[in-house]
Amino acid sequence: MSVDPENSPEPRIRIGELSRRAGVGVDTLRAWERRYEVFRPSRSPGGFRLYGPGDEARARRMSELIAEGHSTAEAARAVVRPAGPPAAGAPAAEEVGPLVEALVALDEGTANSVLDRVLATLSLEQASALVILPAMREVGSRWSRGEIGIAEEHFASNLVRARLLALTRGWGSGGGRRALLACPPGEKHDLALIVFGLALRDRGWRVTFLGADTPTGTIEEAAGRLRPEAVVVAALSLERIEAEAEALASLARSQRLLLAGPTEVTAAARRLGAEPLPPDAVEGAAALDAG
Amino acid sequence: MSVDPENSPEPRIRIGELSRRAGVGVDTLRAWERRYEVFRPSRSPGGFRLYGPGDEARARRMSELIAEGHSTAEAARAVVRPAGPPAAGAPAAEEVGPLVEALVALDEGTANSVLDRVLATLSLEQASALVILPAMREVGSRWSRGEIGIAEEHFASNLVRARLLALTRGWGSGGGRRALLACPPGEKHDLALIVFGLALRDRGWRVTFLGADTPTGTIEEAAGRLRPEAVVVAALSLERIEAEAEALASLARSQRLLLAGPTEVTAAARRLGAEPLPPDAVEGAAALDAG
DNA sequence: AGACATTCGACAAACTCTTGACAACTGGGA
DNA sequence: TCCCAGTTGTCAAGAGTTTGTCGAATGTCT
Repeated sequence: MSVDPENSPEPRIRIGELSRRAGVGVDTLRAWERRYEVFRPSRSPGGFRLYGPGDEARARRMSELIAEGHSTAEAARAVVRPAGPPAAGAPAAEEVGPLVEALVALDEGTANSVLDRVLATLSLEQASALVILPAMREVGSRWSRGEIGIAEEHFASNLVRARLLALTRGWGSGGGRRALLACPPGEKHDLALIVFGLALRDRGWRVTFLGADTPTGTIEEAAGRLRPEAVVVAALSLERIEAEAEALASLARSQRLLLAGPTEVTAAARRLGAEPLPPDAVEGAAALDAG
Repeated sequence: MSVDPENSPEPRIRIGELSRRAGVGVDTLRAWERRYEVFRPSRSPGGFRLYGPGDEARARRMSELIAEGHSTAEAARAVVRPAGPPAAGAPAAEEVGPLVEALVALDEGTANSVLDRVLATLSLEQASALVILPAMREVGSRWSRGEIGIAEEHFASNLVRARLLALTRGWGSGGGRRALLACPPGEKHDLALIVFGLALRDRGWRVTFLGADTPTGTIEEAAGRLRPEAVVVAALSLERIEAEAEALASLARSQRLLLAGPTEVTAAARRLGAEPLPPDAVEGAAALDAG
C-alpha cells in the first residue's frame, strides 16, 4: 500500500531542496539512490528528480541511523524495506509521543511530518498498529481525563482520518470477497474501522464503508443489496452494542456478523449470534481473512 | 460563486495591477501563463489580459511555494486545478446525475471515476460548486424524502469526504491569515465546510479544522489559543444554531465569528453578533477573504 | 500623447544530469 | 604492523533543463 506522489496534490521538490531540507549532500543523495535504491523519485519532463513527501523523512532517517553508528548499507536496508519486524517496534513506538504532542497542539505541519516519516518507514499495518492507533488512544484518554478539550480530539481525528482516507481509493473495487463495515448508532470513532478496512483491502477484499453512527436497520438493508461475505460492526463502548442488541441479533440471523472493539464489546458477540474479532484492527482483519 | 468570471461583477484588473498586488513581475506572470497555464485571464476587446480575484491568490500562492523551495513547475502543478473548457457550466452539471446514481448504488468505482473526471476538468472550486455539493444536496434530499436509506447517505458522505480531505494536506501551514472552522454540536455535515476551507486555502489562508459536532465552548478555547483572524461556524439547520445561541453570542464577543449555511441560518447571524456568509461555500470564502 | 500591453524569440544564470573516478576510512588477515 | 579489499562521501567534466528577464516591433486605453 503505497501512495504515489505523481497524482498527489502536494508539490514535489528537486534534489537541491531535498538536500537543504534533509541536510544531506546532493551527491550523497544520488549515491544512495544509485547504490541502495533508497529513493525512487519521479522525473520532470527534462529528467530532473522530483521527490515526494516521504523522501525527506527517509533521508533524515538515514542520517539518523548512520549517526547512531550503523553503516550506510544497513541504514538503507532499514529505510527501504517496507515491512521489517527486526527492531521496528521500539523506534516506531518513539513516534507516538511526538505525534500526540503535535495533535494536541493543533500543529498540522508537525503531525503530518511525523505521519510521513512513519508511513515511509513502516508498512501501513505496522504504522497503524504501532503508532497511529496508539496515539489516537492516548488522545482519547487525555480527553477523558480532562487534560485536553474536544477541540483537540476533533482536530486529531480529522487530521488522521484525512491521511487514512487518502489511502482508501479503490478499496471497494476489484474482484475479492466483499465486506461491509460500519459503526453502530452513536459511535463516532471510525478510525480503527478504516484501518481494519485497509488491512482487509491488503488481503484482497473489497470493502464497502458506511462509517460512523449508522443505524443497524440500514446496515441490514445495505447488506441485503450487496450480499457481502461479512458484515463488520465496530464500537468502542459496550453501550452502543447493548442499545442495539436486538437489531444486531436480527442482523446476525441474515448475515455473517462480526463484532470488533475492546474485549467487553467482543465478549457480547456470541450472545448476539455474532463472531468476536481481536481488539487490534490489523489482527482482526487477519483473523477474518483466515477464518 | 463566480463560475463564469466573464460575467462576474467582480473587478477585473490588468496585468500591471496584478503584478503590483501579487509582487510578481509582469513578464513572469506572462511566462507562468504561457509555460504552465497557471492563469486563464479573459481579454479586453483590444486583447489586454483581465484577471479575476482568484488570480491574485494563485500568484501569491505560487510565490509562497517557490519561496518554500519548490520549483516553479511544481508550484504551478499544485496551484492549477486544470481549468476546463471555458463556459463549462452545462457539461459539468451533467455529471451530477451520474454521480448521484453511483453514490446511491454504493458503487465506489463509478463514483470515483466521475469525481476523477470532474476534478480533472474543473477547478476545485467549480467542481465543488457545480457537481460535488449539488450531488450531496440531492443525496440528502432523497434521504429526507425516504427514497434512500442512511446507509447510502453515509456511504456517499464518506466517499466524498475522503476525496476532499485528500486535498487538504498542508492547509494549516504557511504564513497566511488563520481561520478556525467548525460545525456546532449535533451538526454532522462537514463537507461544505471542508470545501470552504479549501477555497480559503486557495486564497492563501491557513485553516485549522475542528470538523463536525464540536461544542461551542471548545471552539472558544481553541480560538483563544490559536488567535485566528476569523472563526467560521457552519450548520445546515437553524436548530443547531438556536440550541447554541447563547454560547455563540459569547464566542462572537471574543472572536470575529462568521456563520455559514442556508439563508435561515445566516439570517440569525446579526442577532448573535456574528457576520453572515453567503450560502455557497466558495462564495463565502471569497467574501471572507475580501472583507 | 504617454502610459501600459501584446507577441515572439532569445539569453544567461542557476540547477541538474550521467559517468567515472578517487581519497579517506573501515575491518580483518598475514 | 602492514596490507588488502570493500565501503562511502565527494568531485569533475560536459551536456542538458529550468526559469526570470529583456528587446523589438506593434497595438490599446483614456
